[in-house]
Amino acid sequence: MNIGEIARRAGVSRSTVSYALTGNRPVSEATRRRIQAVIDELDYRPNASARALKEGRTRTLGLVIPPASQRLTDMQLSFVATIVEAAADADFDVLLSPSGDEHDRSFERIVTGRRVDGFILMEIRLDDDRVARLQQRGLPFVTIGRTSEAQDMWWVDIDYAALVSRCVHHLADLGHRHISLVNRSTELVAAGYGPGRRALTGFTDAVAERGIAGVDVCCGDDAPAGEACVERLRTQHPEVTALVTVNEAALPGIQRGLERAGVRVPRDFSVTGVAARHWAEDFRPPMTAAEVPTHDMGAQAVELLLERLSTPSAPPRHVLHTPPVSLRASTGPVPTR
Amino acid sequence: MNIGEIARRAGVSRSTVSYALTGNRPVSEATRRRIQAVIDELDYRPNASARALKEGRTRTLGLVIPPASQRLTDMQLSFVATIVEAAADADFDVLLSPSGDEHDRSFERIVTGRRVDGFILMEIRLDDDRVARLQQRGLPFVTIGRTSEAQDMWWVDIDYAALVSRCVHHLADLGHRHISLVNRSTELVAAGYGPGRRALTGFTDAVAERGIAGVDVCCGDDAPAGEACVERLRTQHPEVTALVTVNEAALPGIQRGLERAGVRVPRDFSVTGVAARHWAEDFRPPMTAAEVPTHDMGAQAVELLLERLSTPSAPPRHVLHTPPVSLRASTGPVPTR
DNA sequence: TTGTAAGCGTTATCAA
DNA sequence: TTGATAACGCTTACAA
Repeated sequence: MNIGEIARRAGVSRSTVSYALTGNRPVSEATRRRIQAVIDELDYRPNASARALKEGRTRTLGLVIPPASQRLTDMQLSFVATIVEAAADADFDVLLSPSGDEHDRSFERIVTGRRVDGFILMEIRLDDDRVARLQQRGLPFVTIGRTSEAQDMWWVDIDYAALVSRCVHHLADLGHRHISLVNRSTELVAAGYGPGRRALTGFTDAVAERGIAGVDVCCGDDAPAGEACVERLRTQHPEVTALVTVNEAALPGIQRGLERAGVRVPRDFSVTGVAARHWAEDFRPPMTAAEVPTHDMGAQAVELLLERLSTPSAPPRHVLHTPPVSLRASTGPVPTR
Repeated sequence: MNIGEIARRAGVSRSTVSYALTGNRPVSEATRRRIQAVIDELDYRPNASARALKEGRTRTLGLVIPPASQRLTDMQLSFVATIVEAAADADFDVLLSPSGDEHDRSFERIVTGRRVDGFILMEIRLDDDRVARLQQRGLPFVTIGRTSEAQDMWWVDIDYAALVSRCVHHLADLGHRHISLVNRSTELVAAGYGPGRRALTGFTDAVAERGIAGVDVCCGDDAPAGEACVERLRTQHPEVTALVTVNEAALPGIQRGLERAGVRVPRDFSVTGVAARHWAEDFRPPMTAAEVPTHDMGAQAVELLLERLSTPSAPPRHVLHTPPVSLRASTGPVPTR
């Protein structure tokens, strides 16, 4: 069933049906109703491919997701879910593209086949070749996270450096003189993954500023890695009395590691960092932490992209979030020896 | 840039380029190479919308994901990721559709706009209106999970009843006479969510078969709910010495609840059930559990759907997984009073 | 207020 | 082995 069929049954021309559908030209109330009746009866909806071909746009957003091998984190998942919902609210669909070298073909197909009007990229590296690819193709995109040349690009990000710095200052104010940063995995940091790099910068700077000792360690994105990490920390750096983490997936392991070592939080040891709200609240005791507003960020990414699509000449916009550190129960004064 | 441009530059007709591209008609090696050179030079790829319009198929699969409001579980996330990758391997893209009443429009748009060749549905209810909708529209689909009329449909599922039953038998063999089932949330079970319902059936039957006492409780999909659930269980049913759970997201809470009550696992209390491998391994002590093979299931769902697409007349196929219960350290003999 | 007709970029039929 | 041409279903000038 197509627009011609509707036109025939309603006794009008195809163009009239089209105009009634899009509202791009006034249609008399009488014919509009007649057409609508037929449409309702047959449950007709225009063919998306034909419309896309004619209009030169697909009303579809591309979303590149991290590979399945490394389990998606809650944060990533939350981004995906909110992006899809925000897009749906604007009557846009979302086409998923797996990332990773083996799936380059998929990305290329979507980009060069003009299957989408624009892209949202997650898991951005400071130097990201997908970004370069999209720029070269001239396809509009918004990133969650930002590259090192963030000046004239569209993005939404968290100010990891500022957040980690705040956490360090908070701990320093409580008297801690030996603090550790539990970062993301060695591979991610080495690959130039923005949050990992910026967390490190913020940590190093803040620690220097306060004249205290900082030891930064990398940690895999799961519980066992967190546990091992705490163990290592306790033996190799027994002087450390507090940690700042940007690795939420390691939190359960960090907790277990501390428990197994018989370390009480916050009496013997303080824990703080950046994490999604439920991770912070599930920690025992509830964790003093800056909460990543994934929902807002996902929605904003969509909003920015839609703006960019509707106004191609618009100047680059970006949003840098610096959510407050919510005080809970996992940080306290440095223990007196 | 389009196929005409390629044809012009290669000095052939558009149809020849098309045939060289699709291989639907023999093309002389010489011209094929000449065309390929131009294509490589301009990095040309056929317009997906035009191809879809002409061919009547989009090379795209629709995937309906559960609403974001209730946080996606690891299992669901894992399905999404593996489905996207499996589809990419077959050169199919995946279009996401959020489910939930507010997003009906999105689902309808994708279905009636013929944006996809077929659908994969997750979070199936025993009586599911999206299934009914697709059947009515005649769109091919495969479900992860199955409705109550699973006879002549295409699906991949876990035999929750059998798995829970095995767990019960395992516990009964160890001497436990009072066992609890920690099910999914009250709302899900009430809504006729298959796994919840079938888990209950399997539990009730197995308990009856062994002539032991069973108490089934519902539990929200998060840690706090798990903790509250264990608390309730300890006060209202102190006679219970073991639990079977199909609620992996509640596991951290269950663990914490038992710890807080000073209950040692497995000496005082046994824990078993169905969970993704990492949930089972992250439990302390590692949990005796049947592991949901999300990766296999996601890939199979795609495989079934592609088969159904390529052979519309093929008889319905389905795969019911009954993964073994992996013995770990969380189950032991019933404690002697 | 409505209709006619061209064209979006493909693929496939028919001819050569 | 290749080329011309008619669709696919839609939107939108241009006419009436």
